[in-house]
Amino acid sequence: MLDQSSDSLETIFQKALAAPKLFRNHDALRSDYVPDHLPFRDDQITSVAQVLSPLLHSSKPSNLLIYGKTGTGKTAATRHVLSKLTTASKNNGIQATFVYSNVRMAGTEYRVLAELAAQTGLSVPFTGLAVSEVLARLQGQIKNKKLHAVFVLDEIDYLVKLFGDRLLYDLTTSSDAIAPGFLSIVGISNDLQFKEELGARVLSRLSEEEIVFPPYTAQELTTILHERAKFAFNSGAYTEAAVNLCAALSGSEHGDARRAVDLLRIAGEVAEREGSKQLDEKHVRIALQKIDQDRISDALKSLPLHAKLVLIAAVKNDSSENKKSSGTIYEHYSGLCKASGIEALTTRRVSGLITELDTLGLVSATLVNYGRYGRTKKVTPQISQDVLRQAFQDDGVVSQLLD
DNA sequence: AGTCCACCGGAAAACATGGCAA
DNA sequence: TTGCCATGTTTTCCGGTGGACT
Repeated sequence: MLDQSSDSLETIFQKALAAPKLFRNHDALRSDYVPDHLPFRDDQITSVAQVLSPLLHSSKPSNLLIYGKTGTGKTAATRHVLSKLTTASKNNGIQATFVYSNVRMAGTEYRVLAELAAQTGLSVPFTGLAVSEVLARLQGQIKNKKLHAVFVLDEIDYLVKLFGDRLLYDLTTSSDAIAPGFLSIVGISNDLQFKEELGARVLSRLSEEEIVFPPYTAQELTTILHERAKFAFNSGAYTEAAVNLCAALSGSEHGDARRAVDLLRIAGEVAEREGSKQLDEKHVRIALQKIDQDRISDALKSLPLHAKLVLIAAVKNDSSENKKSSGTIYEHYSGLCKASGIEALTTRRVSGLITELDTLGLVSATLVNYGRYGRTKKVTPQISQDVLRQAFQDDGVVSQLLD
């Protein structure tokens, strides 16, 4: 990186222009891309289509639950069917409304409802209303516009885990409130155990139909990846071995196609930036590292202020061996706060922040006992001071503290 | 056998912020 | 304007806890 800093922008652009183009269709490797053809998913696609097809006769389809681990094509297959259904209903003059929301992205019940409402053409404020109020308005909208709606709730297990099944209950039992419109729910879950967290009534309503997406086998994954590569890259722009390696490295044990595709895309970008004519195994390995680094650096940058301070307190070792107890970290931390004129948080909160850093993998914290001398979390930083400095260099207040 | 350290971590309440509705 | 709501962060309160030490 640094040794290129002498290059003027001109030469960088020149290089980019002169470099052979590897990608023919870059978008085909983006994670939200829905390919025309989903290999090895014909059965599932047919099933989904069958469940939803009553829409074309203007009657209410059954609610549907779709299961499968991450990267097994649930979302892609569902969206695929939805887009076909949209065109089919348009062509035949049937009105149907398809609404998609990823619950985890949305984050809260309220935002899920707001997102759903927005897609039915009803705008609700970003905040300020009671959840029940938004629900009532959404139901009103379905009723008044006589919508034939299908709500797809992706990562529905997340919703239930955090907020319980109340919202699902309300949505599945509202048919009276929304007649003559109707509403079917398609729930997509990564978690096969998810049903156990549902109340019996919601469960029976929601899982009128179920479809399971099995993980891809290593063989299938390789085939899929080759197909995508053929579509995304120019011919001769990649080696077979590189694609095989992507499949092997990223997904074969979980059958996770998304990760494999991501890896392939990043490897392609690496190769293109390098100006090489062909994507090969070397680039895949670099990409694998890069994904890791980016993940860490993103995590660091998006940390709230006090979490950053705590992390600095944990990493910045006065060379006295880098394991620290939460007590000493707190001392360091409050020192840092005083130095920069920030009010320090309580020990309880800092303890919580340490736990959060631990789940992010930025530090590792283990509970240790010293009997008579109490017990603490021993905190070992998982990243070096240099990495911190890199990530925080744009953050004036924080970066000063690292010197 | 019992004490007691030095902290953990759950629960609930408080606070802050942003925003609606009437 | 006042009152209510959602959401996220932090504080307060407090009941643990494993084992070295007495």
